[in-house]
Amino acid sequence: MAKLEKRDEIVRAALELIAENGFHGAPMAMIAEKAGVGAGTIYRYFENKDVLINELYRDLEQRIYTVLMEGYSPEKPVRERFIHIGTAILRYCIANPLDFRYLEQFHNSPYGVVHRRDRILGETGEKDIYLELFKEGLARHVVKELPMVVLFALAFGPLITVARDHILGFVVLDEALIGEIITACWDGVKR
Amino acid sequence: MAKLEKRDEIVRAALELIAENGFHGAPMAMIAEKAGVGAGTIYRYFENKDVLINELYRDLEQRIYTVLMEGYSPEKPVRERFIHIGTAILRYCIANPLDFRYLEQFHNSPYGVVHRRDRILGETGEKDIYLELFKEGLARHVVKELPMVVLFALAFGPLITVARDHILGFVVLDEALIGEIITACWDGVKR
DNA sequence: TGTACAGGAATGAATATTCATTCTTATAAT
DNA sequence: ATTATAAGAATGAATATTCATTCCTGTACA
Repeated sequence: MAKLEKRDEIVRAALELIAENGFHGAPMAMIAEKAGVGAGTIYRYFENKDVLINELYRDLEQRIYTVLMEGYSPEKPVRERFIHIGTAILRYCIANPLDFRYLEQFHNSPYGVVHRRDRILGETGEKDIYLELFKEGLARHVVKELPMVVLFALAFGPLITVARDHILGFVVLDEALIGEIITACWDGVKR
Repeated sequence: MAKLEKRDEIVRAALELIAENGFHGAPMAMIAEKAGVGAGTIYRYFENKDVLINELYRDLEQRIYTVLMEGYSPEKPVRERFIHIGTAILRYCIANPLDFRYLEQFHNSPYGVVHRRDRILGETGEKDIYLELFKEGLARHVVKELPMVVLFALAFGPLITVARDHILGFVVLDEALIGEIITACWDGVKR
């Protein structure tokens, strides 16, 4: 197995175990076994478990940001851009359920809290796109006059909930339903 | 200290520690110390940590259900009832941040997943009230024709997000803002 | 009334387990 | 042959749980 492949296997195994069982259901020994490497080997690629967890997070964030930005044009009207992003997020979560579960685990853990505090007002990632979008929406008077955080919650909250329900099998999201959901979110946000 | 008081102290200590530091930041020894009892004493009241965690969850769920139902009248129009519940939930989360944090921890852990699977379609608690409400809303054609789970997500998702942001200090929810948020949620759900 | 005693409750030190990390040994590459 | 890499057994810290002992509290008896 090549060096990069090995690192990749470790990351993949960690992602899967943590996404499915949480940080506690993913001991290093188990990650090693799933990755098909020795326990000690992991430490040749990652200084310790924390580093592994955080690097994995950054990888994911970066990957998602790229996907969201695919085909995004800042010239289009606010409503259209809103729908673009929302749709992209939902599609991504459905296509990559493990990624989504991992992010959830991360955000609801001490790691995630530290992460938030790090950038109270210097956000990046999804939040960033939305913020920029809402700023313009406010200026043009097309969205409700509410604090940014609230607009974000109105747009993003339902997506998280619905993505989780899809992954747990409580609902099946097809393209039609995704469209209706995003439109409904827009109804909540628009003026 | 009376017997019930003691049980109560244990529960309170567990709630606080878990809400603030997660399940892992709350070893039994620490819970015992905070509760002012011996480590072994906890096991006189709860068979093991899992049982403690689950009983605590049920307690909370019950308590919240009661609060939500205060002043709820099934005769009022759907919109009014929707606003009643939403407002009550937000007020509760703000007044009892520890409870809210605990519930979040629980839901985002193996406990929560087991819990969900237990009652795939026999939900209780908040979800129950909303379901009944939406059923009527659908019959009367006042809410969008979407699956129950999706309607629930549209109504509930933003509340969770916004409650978390309030607790973390990213926004201050006063009565006026709460009103605006619930109305916005209704905009997303209504036909 | 005061004293001995029993039964239950509480305690916390001792134990068993789980896990991240390290270290020694084996293997492969140059 | 030397060096880098991998493996997985060994280590030690952290933790849930157990259990022998102590401490209460209420009751019976003198």
